[in-house]
Amino acid sequence: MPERAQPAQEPLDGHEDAEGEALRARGEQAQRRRQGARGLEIGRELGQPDPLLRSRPVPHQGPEDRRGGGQYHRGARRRARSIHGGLAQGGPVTDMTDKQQDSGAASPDRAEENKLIAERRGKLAALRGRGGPAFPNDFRRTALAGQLHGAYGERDREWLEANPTRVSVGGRMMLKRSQGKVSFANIADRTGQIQLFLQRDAVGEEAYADFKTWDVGDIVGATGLIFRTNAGELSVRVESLRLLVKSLRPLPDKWHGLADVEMRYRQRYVDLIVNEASRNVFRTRARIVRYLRDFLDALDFLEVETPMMQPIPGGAVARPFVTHHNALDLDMYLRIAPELYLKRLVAGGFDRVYEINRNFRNEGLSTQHNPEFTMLELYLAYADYRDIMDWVEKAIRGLAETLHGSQRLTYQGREYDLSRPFRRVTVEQAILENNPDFDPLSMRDPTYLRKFCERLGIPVHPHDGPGKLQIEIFEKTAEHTLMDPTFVHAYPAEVSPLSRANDADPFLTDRFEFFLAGRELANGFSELNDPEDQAARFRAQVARKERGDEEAMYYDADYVRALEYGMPPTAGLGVGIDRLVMFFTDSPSIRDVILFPHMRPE
RNA sequence: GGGGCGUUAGCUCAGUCGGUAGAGCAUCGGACUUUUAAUCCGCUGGUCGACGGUUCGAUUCCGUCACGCCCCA
Repeated sequence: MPERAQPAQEPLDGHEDAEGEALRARGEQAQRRRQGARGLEIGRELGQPDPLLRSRPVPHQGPEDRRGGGQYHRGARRRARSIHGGLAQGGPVTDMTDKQQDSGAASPDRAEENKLIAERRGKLAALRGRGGPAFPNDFRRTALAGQLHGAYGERDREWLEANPTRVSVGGRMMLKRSQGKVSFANIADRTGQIQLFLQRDAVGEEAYADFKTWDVGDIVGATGLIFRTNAGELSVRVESLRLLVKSLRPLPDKWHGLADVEMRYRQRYVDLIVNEASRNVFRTRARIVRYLRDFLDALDFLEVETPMMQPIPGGAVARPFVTHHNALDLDMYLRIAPELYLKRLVAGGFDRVYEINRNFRNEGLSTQHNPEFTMLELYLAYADYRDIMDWVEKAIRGLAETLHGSQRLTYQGREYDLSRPFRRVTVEQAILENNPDFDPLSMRDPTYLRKFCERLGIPVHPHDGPGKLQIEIFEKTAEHTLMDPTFVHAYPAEVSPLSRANDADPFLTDRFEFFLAGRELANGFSELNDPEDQAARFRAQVARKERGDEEAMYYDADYVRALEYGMPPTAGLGVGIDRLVMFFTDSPSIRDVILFPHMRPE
């Protein structure tokens, strides 16, 4: 329901009130801004209310010529500029910017300029020549497209005529249909599109002529009454309109949209302007993260943030990115996982913690791997890996229900029924199921495993033990077959240096991985909280590293020290958020669910 | 790292068995006062990814490279 979309009995009545209200609001903003640069930034981030969410007594904002030039604006602009200047003063940031601009060699932008852009630059120049700001920021919306459709979508022409409602809408012009003395335009805001209806005789000859020079892609603001056209489309009968932003670059084809995947990833802004499906992927992504936060918050988890730059990269088996801290003259690593820090927190008494944030792994790219990706990691004390599996199952179902309203969904053309109990198999079972000729009695025989690997064409290292060899076989032959949701558990200790050993069978750990659509989505285990066992496992990793295994872990003495103070019995979980989003948005590539996926520079 | 495919107008795509290229949409000019990808008329618009080779002639054939996508390691 649009707060401001109240019937305006007398359009001109209350106009001054509206103006006064707007000015008062701006005065408050100005006051906040006077508290200094820091205050302004915080105000923008946190404090400044969205004008759309604040109710005002009258829906009408008044004609634009009353809004351009007041003291408030000049003052605000001056302050804003000085803030930018402050940020840009000296320092390496400025240097870098300058360098980038210089090395840009006669501005690469110009090179790709064409007639269409030149045309629009000409229009912008004409706009500047008129005086007044070419990019004004004093237009305010009173309604969004989606609100209007929601509130008036069911109303017929007669009702709308009997209840005149004046609104101001703003957005990017997506379609434009001019036919002589009347024109239609569709403008898009974050909630959808609404049609504008313009008549020359209603907006005036000059404004109408201006409008005709505007282009699809321009951002406009319009004020008028809600009505329904002859064809029945809910529209705004424009009384006044303004060009707010001249768009210099033409949008992709209005019908075919943007198909070039490279451009969709590199210029995501264009993709988002044009492709509703793409916008929806990222909305769904946000809903998924929100769901998980709600899920964990309801269980009294504490959300925390742990270092992204670590002196010792730990918590996973992966190659890290290296960076350098100048003041400390110290190499640091972008984290490959937050695990060891989160468990320090469990030792510290935060015995239900989670973090949703980026990890960085210096490895290849694929449809399932981006160098930076988002993980949910959580730890809870007094629980084991079976409890975690139950939670994963519950959360996956809850997500399906929340996002799709159903436990049955389709991913890449295949049906998934999440309502059935998720399958649980051990690593060794999974190997046997997918390798009929595998000798079950030789399951842990290094010589046999080595030969089997060689037969499969898996490169093996001389120091690989039976556990590592098992996992190689599992990954090669079984992983991609696990389409329906499956927990694979009982991972070898050899490849699980942070997992608790199984009480009955120390070859194994109490660890699982969760597979869906043939790929790993989550990894969880009962945590190894025996400091002496952990120290021994770290030593074994260091030995591997010394033998040339770049992915082996470092010895983290402080982490062992934390365990020596005592960490309660704990279970933990890591969930690959990007892959989860892929599944629930039916996206074939991880790049489809990351706003700015890693690409080689243009 | 290996293999396959792709790169042509702003966008979406054709095409040239080797003779320097087309369509739709967009742009530009014109007509049109209720359109829905508006319609109609007219005009523009290209280093055919880059470099090299073969050839009288290469966007087309060959090679190398760049970028992208897919598969494999």
